[in-house]
Amino acid sequence: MNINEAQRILVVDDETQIARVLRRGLSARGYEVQTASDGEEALNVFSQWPANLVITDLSMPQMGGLELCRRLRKLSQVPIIVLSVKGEERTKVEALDAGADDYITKPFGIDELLARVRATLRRAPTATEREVKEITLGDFHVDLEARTVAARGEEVHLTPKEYELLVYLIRRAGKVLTHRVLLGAIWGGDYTEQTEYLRVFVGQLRKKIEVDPAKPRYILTEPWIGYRFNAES
Amino acid sequence: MNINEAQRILVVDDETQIARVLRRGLSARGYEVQTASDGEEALNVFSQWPANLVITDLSMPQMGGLELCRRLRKLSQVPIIVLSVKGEERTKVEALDAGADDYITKPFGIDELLARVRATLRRAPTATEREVKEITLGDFHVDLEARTVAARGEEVHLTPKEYELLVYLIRRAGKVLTHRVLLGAIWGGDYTEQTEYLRVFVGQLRKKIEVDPAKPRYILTEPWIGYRFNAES
DNA sequence: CCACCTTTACGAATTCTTTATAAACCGCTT
DNA sequence: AAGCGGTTTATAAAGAATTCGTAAAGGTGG
Repeated sequence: MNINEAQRILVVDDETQIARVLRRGLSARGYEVQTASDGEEALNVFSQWPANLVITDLSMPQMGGLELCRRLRKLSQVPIIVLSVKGEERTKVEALDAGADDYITKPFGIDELLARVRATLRRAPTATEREVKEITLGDFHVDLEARTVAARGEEVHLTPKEYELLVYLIRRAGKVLTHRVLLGAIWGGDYTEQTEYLRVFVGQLRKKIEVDPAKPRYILTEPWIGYRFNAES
Repeated sequence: MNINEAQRILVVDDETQIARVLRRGLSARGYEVQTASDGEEALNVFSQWPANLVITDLSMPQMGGLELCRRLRKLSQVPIIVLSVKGEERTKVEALDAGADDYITKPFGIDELLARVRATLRRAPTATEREVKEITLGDFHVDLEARTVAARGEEVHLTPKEYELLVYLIRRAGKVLTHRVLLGAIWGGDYTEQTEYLRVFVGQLRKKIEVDPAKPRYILTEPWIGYRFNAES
């Protein structure tokens, strides 16, 4: 799949059993893998060996996955996938708030993990905000200069908040965006609890851009967490 | 990369650490670099040493990046790249309103910055509007030398401000132009809040150029944002 | 005096916010 | 596996806030 250089993945988990399974599964697919057993160690490894993707457990001795996310985000935009177990819902959302890209709930199959890894790595270069004149993504085209949006070739008229929200989603397509993050980005830091705003505006956006607003293909709901823009399919 | 003379870049940031990193990275690529630690100083340097590009942080003592953008725009069309911290979406928009050409969110890699610098400099010469004597667009014909406008073949008499406004709209047909931008362009930077002027003049223009002023086909309203000139249909 | 710009005023239109209700979802018990 | 509270989500629609369109009065300079 890859060319000259293999993608580097840093796996962070204190359970050596799991770490070993992941290392094997990922190495077999041609990824270069390093492991660390807590956040502290992960940061050290990362500074020496800048990975293209970090997969981290949440509960660990020394420094947990949540703190690791925060620290990593100060250094880099490296994609992060969080592993969580049932009952860590709160921490999971906090990790996503802190900038994690996606999550997987234990127990999971190696195939599911590999799929997430591929998806996350695929959009990594696109995810960061670059060339800011226009964005084409799947069925959508956004002209940032003209402030126009076209879905499947047809221009749709959006109100200011609808436009801001959609552009924010599209720019981070594939990434899980928490309610808090979205509200903070569009309405500002004082409205991070007003999830009802989001529901209303997501609903309006779906009415305008989805083929069947009742069965959304683009703006997907992540129950209890937030939303995610889906470019594929 | 460059020919005889190196491109001059002015870096404005109060964090000397960052300023130093930028200076090093840019110098290594053959750019000539000067630094300033706030807007005040930047203006001084700029008047003595007209840079081809200005890179400025937003939050600084004395004079912030926002004000610097406004002041620079009164002096020159020099391209400006703004550095902002994650989550300052609002300020970013203000900076672009104030005339910034691009923005980068901290933290960023030096490669990303260099890419933006190249892109911005590449656009720069094109940005200066070409010498054009007349414009034909859809049902409209503008003779810039004679200062006359014809709609659907018939000449319409416009007052100076009406003329300026219409030409500004036509030149940027298809783009949504914010109230702020339009007011700044026609009335100057001190009137960017007087949206009532716009309402009046757009109304007068519509009466003169629209077939049915109550249902505008050319000058379209983008509620809460501004106006847009529609060339098609 | 005339053309133009500025300012004011208010109903109409649009968007944003808030509320209400039904539907969907989760974990839990039976 | 089915049923059942407790949440969360989807949707419509009322209410509030802001802006837009328009006419007209007031001001300015030649």
